[in-house]
Amino acid sequence: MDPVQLALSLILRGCRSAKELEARLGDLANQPEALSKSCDEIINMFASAKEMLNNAHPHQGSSQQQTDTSLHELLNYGVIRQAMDMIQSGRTSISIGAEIQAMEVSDSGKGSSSSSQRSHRSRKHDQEKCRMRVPAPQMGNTDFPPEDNYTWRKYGQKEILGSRYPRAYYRCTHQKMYNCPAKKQVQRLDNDFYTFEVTYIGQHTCHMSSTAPSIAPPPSTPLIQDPMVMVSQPTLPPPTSSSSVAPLGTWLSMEFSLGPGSSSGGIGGGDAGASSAAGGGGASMGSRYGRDVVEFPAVADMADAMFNSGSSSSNSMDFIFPHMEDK
DNA sequence: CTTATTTGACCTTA
DNA sequence: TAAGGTCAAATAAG
Repeated sequence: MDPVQLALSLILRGCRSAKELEARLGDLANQPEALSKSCDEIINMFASAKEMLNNAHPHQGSSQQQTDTSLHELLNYGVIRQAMDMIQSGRTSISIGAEIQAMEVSDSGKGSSSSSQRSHRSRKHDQEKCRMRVPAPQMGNTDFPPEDNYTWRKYGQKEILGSRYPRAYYRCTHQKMYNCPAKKQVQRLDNDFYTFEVTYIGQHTCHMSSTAPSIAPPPSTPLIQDPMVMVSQPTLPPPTSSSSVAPLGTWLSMEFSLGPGSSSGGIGGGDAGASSAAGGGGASMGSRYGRDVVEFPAVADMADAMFNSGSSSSNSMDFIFPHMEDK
């Protein structure tokens, strides 16, 4: 079995254990040892999973990588972002499934775009495209495109026929410096203002340069092949946003629905997103000068942090998203 | 000053 | 020819 799959099962088990622990919290309240033991078990599961994920970085093939990339990003950032949104908004039910509502990989594209305009531009027929849907933050500034691990520079925006919202075009900030061909297009869904459809085109090469910014390593492994993890949520949450309860949301709910403070007065709302992009526009405000590195912890880290953070509400987020505050 | 965003014009493709 | 994708000048922002 694929190490990643193993890691996934571990994560799942960790989630379940956490949930069980949640249910038994009352009973264990006066048994610190048992509590501690349970915590350790959970932590170990996530730690092991993390280990596996870290070790599972085979050099990916070409076509598979796009999928892997998306999945990885999805898991790392989509879920984390959702979780963070939940924390900040106090919301307890989320729809992770929505994030993978429609995801596809294709290697020929119709919007194959134009080739060479003023200079030689390689044909993009063979460019890989990967489309996915990611939820916008439900509160605060919902204008900015979803954050992923890379720094993007906006180079165009266009009204699209038949679409209510314009499509924004981004390319990798390091396109010039590292000749990185990665691009992405971001557009809101017609029928769901709170969901972006993000199309990734091309792969990042900037991380391969030794001098290049040390973004997270190229996601390589299909993190979400286990149907239990993602697909179990039948997706398609109701129109607007609040929606079915994802497993993660369930087991995290305890943490997230904590007291009043957890709505995070400070970082709240717009700020979180501001690091990613300012309203209406860019995708990379946080990295205006392009060199700062934002490294998101893996999910395991997040869970780890959460479980270690002693239900201390927003503080844990400082650990998880340290960069969020430096705004 | 440097870097990012905006936006109309231009180019390619279907 | 229309639509979509990209360029690049103007502008904004740190």
